[in-house]
Amino acid sequence: MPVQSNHKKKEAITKRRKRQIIAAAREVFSQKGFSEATTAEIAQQAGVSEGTIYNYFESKRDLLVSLIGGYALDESLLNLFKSPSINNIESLPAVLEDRIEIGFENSDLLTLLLAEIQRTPEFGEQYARQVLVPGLALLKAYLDMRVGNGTLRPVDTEVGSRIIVGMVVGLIAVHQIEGDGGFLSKYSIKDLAEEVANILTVGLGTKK
Amino acid sequence: MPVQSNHKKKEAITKRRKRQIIAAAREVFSQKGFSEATTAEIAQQAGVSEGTIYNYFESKRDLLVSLIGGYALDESLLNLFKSPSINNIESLPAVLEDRIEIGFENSDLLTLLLAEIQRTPEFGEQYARQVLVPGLALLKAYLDMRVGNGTLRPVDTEVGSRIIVGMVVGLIAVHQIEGDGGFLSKYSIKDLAEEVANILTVGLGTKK
Amino acid sequence: MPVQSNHKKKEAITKRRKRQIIAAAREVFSQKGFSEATTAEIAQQAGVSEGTIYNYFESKRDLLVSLIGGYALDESLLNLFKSPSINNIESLPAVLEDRIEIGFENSDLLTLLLAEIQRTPEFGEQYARQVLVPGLALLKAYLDMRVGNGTLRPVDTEVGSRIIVGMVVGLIAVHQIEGDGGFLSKYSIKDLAEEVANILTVGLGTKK
Amino acid sequence: MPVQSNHKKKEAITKRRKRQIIAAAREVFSQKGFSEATTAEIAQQAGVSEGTIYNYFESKRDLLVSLIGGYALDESLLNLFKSPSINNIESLPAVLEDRIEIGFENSDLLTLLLAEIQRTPEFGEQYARQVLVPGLALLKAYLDMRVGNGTLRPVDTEVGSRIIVGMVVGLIAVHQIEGDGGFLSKYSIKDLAEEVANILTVGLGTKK
DNA sequence: TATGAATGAGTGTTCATTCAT
DNA sequence: AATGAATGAACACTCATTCAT
Repeated sequence: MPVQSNHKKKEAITKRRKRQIIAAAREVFSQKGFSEATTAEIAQQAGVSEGTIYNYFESKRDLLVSLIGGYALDESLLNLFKSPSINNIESLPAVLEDRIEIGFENSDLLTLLLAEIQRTPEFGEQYARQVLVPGLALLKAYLDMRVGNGTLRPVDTEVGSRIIVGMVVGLIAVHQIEGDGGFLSKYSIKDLAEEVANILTVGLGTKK
Repeated sequence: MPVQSNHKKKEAITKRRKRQIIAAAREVFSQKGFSEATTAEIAQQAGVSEGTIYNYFESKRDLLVSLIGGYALDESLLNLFKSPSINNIESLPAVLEDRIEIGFENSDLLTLLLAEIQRTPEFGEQYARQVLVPGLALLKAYLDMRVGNGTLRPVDTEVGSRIIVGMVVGLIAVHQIEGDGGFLSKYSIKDLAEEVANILTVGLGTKK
Repeated sequence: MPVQSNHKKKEAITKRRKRQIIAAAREVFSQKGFSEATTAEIAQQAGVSEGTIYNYFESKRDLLVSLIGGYALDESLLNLFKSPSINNIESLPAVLEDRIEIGFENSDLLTLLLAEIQRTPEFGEQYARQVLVPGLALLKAYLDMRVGNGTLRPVDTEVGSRIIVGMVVGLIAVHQIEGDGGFLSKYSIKDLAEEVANILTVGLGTKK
Repeated sequence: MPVQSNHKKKEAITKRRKRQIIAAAREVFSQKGFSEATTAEIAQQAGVSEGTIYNYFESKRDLLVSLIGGYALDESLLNLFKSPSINNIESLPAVLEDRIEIGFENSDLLTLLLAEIQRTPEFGEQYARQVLVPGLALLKAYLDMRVGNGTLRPVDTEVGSRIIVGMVVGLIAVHQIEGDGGFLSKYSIKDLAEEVANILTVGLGTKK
């Protein structure tokens, strides 16, 4: 049995454990918020003991940092902005539909993020650097491309990309405030995306 | 000196004290979030003792409820949606400018609200009922009016109003994530509102 | 108008107020115990403000001391031992009936007393000196008299008096433990006194 | 090493810890009463930290309930009534001596019990059901037996048993009020029991 | 490496006491 | 003299973190 393999296996196990704990933390943090969440609950959710958490993370806060910094985001919210499909020439509704769907599914994480950014501005910087700005860049590239081929007006795509992302984020927020009984719940994601895309492309105004 | 005056004066003092404490709570809650905030800090910020808080509010949570339910909102976030000026025939940029400005100024409270709604859905219902839905109705009325006089296309104004509000809220969120050094900070509120209004009215698409 | 009268009147008012507050304190203390009782509740029960209590008593504890030391006891528990009627040549049942009745009526105060004596032995000493010992002396005198005239056996009346008092106190305690649904509740005070007196005079044993 | 042994050992440790804390609580509660006692003091007395108490008991009150409901009573006050020796044909003085001795040794607990019963009648019901009534039944059985074999008069043994228990409890109360310098302290338990038994059997009255 | 009992600092809340009116 | 708002010390309870097994 090679020694390295043993080492690698160990590393792999460590990584899996970390993921397992972070997944549990994400669940609990996004439901209760950082400070209302208890390590006991995270441990239970992860199926490990409280002590084990501290074998993999320095502190509860470190767990939050790791959570926001990477693991969980890689697989969900990150895609809110950074979708591979964005490189294809897609119709705007399809792009929006993806983003709205992902956003709605991860609204709890988004709120957690917003709340914690307010308390720890570094989180915002980190998140902006790692996720938001690259995501916006991709969206901007998409818009630039469509402006280039003449299917969009020559607007400020820097603002435009932020408006699109903001709109998605904002709809999520409104949805969250109104609750499951609210107006937006009556719409299917698809229809909502279409309506938004329609307004975005054609505008509210009457064509002169 | 009339007797009633005494009673009224007392009542007035009580009201002022409540406001004073709520103002302090708003400050602390929105900086640290509800559970990280301590009553000691709120008391200090309000310039009273901890015990005094409990002469006016049943619990820390009651303080939050009062904060969200009324006082503070009346004077700030409420106006995000419920502006009297909306009844006038105004240009969309002017309407948006107001809303964006108010929203940016109160972004901390908005985040607090979103975070707490997630933990206490009743807050969302209460806020939706008291503030959001009436606000959306006003906005919808404005849109309906403009659709009526032919200055806007006949879009679904129910969705439209939510898109506008969502856009404002979303831009606040993006701004918050990017921080004060972010792209949106470079724009004046006025210019931002104009750009948004422009996109909203004319749309991103090329006129055929 | 004589000055002294004014002074006296003032003194009388003071005394009445004190009594009023002590009566309220007795009510609340005996229901909740000293430390669970709040000055707010005592004030409300007395129909005065909290501040007023402190115009008449130095502290909550002082109120307890005053309560135990005198006022309230004069009119109730004191009589458990110190009855004027004891000087008459009465039948034992009649004497016991009085004592049992008074004791049952004031069982809450007795418990308060016992509980507080444990924490503040001086209370015990004070109470013993002022109430119990004189009371026992009277009872002993009564027993001595009956021993003297041959209607009782020549027992140790020092112990005998304590046994009688103890029996009454103990029956109160048992009654309190068993609650209102307990066995002793089914007995009338009169019948209970008779039974006790019967056992006390004749004894449980068979006459040889 | 068997696995079960490990589990059992843990359980044993838990039980010991509970006992240790309850013993400390008994000490502190009976000295200061329930509400004046602090968890800090109980923890110190038990030689553990405050937090540890809450690993074994839900609340301070739960600690009191556990104390009254079981552990401590099993080994002390319970025996005030429920002695195995009572089944033997013993002389009344011997029976009384046991009871008086146990009672005097646990007078602090008795007072605690009486005080808390007043505030929490369920305690009384629980105690009556679990301890007092069975104890009285045993005593009654003993009296019935002696009535049956003609060594006692045919009195109401239901009342009689309560009178005996009451007498013991009452003597404890009188002793507690008079303090260690009081009259009863001069008597040995043995002599006191004899005197009481004497009065109980023969009565105070002159044999006609 | 995993555990979970032990820890003790920290916090919301109560309430006796004070004092300006 | 009477009030009751203000105070702040005190306390029950929680929970992140440690460490012996």
